[in-house]
Amino acid sequence: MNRCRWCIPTEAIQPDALVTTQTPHPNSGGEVQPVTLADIAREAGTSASTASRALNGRGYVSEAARDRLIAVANRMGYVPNASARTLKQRRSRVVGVVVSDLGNQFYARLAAGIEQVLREANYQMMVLGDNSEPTEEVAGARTFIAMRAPGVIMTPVGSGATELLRSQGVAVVEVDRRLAGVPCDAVVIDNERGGREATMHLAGLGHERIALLGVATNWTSDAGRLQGYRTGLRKAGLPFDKRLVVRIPLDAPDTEARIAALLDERAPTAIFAASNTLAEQVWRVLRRRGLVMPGDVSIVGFDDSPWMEMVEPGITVVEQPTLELGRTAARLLLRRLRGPTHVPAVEILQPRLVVRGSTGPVEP
Amino acid sequence: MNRCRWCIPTEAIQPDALVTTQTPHPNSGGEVQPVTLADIAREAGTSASTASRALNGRGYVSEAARDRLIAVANRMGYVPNASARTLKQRRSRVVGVVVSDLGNQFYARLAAGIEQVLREANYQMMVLGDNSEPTEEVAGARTFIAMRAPGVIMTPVGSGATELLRSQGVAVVEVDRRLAGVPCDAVVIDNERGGREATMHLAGLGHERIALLGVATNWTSDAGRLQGYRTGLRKAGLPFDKRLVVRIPLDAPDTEARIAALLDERAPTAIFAASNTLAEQVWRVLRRRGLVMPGDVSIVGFDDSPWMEMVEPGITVVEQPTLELGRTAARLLLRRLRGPTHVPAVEILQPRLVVRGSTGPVEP
DNA sequence: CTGTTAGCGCGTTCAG
DNA sequence: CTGAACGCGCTAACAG
Repeated sequence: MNRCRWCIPTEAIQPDALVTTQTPHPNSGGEVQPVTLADIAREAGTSASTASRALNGRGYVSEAARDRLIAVANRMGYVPNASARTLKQRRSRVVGVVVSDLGNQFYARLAAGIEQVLREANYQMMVLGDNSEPTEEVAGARTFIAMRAPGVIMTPVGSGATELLRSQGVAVVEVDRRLAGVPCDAVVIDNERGGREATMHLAGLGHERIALLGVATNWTSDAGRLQGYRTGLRKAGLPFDKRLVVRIPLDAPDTEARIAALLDERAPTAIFAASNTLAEQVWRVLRRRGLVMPGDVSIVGFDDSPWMEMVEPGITVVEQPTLELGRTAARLLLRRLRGPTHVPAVEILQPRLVVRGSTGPVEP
Repeated sequence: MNRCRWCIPTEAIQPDALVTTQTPHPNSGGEVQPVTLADIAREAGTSASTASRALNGRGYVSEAARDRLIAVANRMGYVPNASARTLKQRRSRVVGVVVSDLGNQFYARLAAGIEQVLREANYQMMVLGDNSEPTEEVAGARTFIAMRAPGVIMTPVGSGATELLRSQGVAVVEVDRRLAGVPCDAVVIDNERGGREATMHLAGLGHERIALLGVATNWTSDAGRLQGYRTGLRKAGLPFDKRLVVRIPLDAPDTEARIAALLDERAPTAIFAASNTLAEQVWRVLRRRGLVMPGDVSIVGFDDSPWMEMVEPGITVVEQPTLELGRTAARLLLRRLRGPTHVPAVEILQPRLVVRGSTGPVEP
């Protein structure tokens, strides 16, 4: 392993005076010509092909030639041109990731998990956000097609992107929810179970008026949580009352008003908020109104966030293995990139109920 | 609403047969040939050059030809090959961003700000994290050189990456702190002022034993905050006592122990925690010890975070215009990419003290 | 083991 | 206004 080949690039750097006189300022028109394979071949007195073989260790090269080539490459600060390589191989080393909301910790952690395993496999990751807009999602897909990404991992908001990608031979892994009309790998949480456990926990504390606050999407994640809520109620012998179910569009400007209305009109003694953002908004409404948890109303969230453990009382939550979700998605993708055709795999990860102070027995 | 369409994940999966007969599976060897400029030219009965001119609107093309070409391109789902284009133009549309910690909200918002203005200018952004390791930072720089990124925005941890980039003609903007030995654009916060205001706020409340909790780095940001702390003390007529200054390395495993030691040995009545992570750790130590804010000790943080406003009491903090920091950095970069040589610009943005409940008069 | 040849897909000459 | 030719930098065949 020539692990130190690139370790001290700095030593080649010129001091200030030299820099400004020798190298033109970036983008000043006086272009700096990057060193190319041909350059180092010429310098070492070989052909470009030999240089190529030496530098990426494929094919036969004599010890002597290789050492010399590597030395020269080092000395000249050679950096292979990724575009040229991609053009030639018709496939880049960049895996695309498109998520709904770059600002949401959930997606950030997801991406972190993906990046972790991708990096080990020597792939790069490029993340794009689509603001939950199918249009932007398709634009992202197009970007990755243009870059000749071998695969894309996404939290889908529409099926168009996946289909486009697949039609161009790009491997796709859907994560967190499934939406594609075409078969592809996926990794999701057992949302049904999460919703059920949350609901049964509340029912077990004696709550009978348990509201569900959900996101109004066609996502499987929401459908699953709602499903779990219903199952939970049934198992607890409680009736399902659709007036206790409020589903709010992602970007609704009147979210807090709707929550307030739920509180006023339905007087739930407990609320299951099926996303981290909704949980936060419920929490804010309660605080503003001076309602205390769990005395006035119990709260269960879905998807743990740092603040949930820091506030007083802490928020009871269905925790997801977010990092692992990302890791698994990446592993699925890598398998698909390496192996030949497998039948599409769907992995289901288990959530876990974390009980904190925001839930308690119903008060008479 | 077809909410149940996917509720039982497995049921939607197509049997293998369909998959393999209809669409070739990605990476199955049965390659899907992406449509190329030549393809659409042939289809439209023109040459590739004409197609190129028509599709990106440069050079003369007859109305008729252009319309036809565009129609064909649309119909065939043409996506230009970014690698080929980059290879030809010797410059890609991807701007690199490298930050210290992808998981930290501060850097996430920074990136969001950058992305915002880059996108308007029709550039893509690729973010890399370097875990505050100079080695990884240089690796990131190398990645962007390989991709022929026209520019890179970074929160530097060492000077090597910037110098490498600059030596290859890549424009660099340093953001949040300055480190390069070579001249380059930069945009930073007025950390000195932030530190000063935090300290004077505390002093104004009657505190005399004000501790500074800082990050042990060579970053200008930390130096500035420390500087501001000293100035603040001086202006308040308080002596500087170095024993009240604790500087903790970024990844120190014993951070909390050090904080505890500070509390035990120096009994400060107020602490200025000069980063969002340090503020969180101080907060945790206080909570674990049952100390109350601001009665037992007052706290001021640096860099606002959502939890700081949610906990009780809220944390007084020096807030930074993080999004704007990113936006400005991107604007600086764009200017550099477009314009010819300017002298390097350094923009300084102002922080703002947000007073909440964690600071109060010193208790006798 | 090595060099020569060819071509990935595109944009940019330069003749027509 | 259009097409033919060329080359960006790299790697895969194929001779030698």
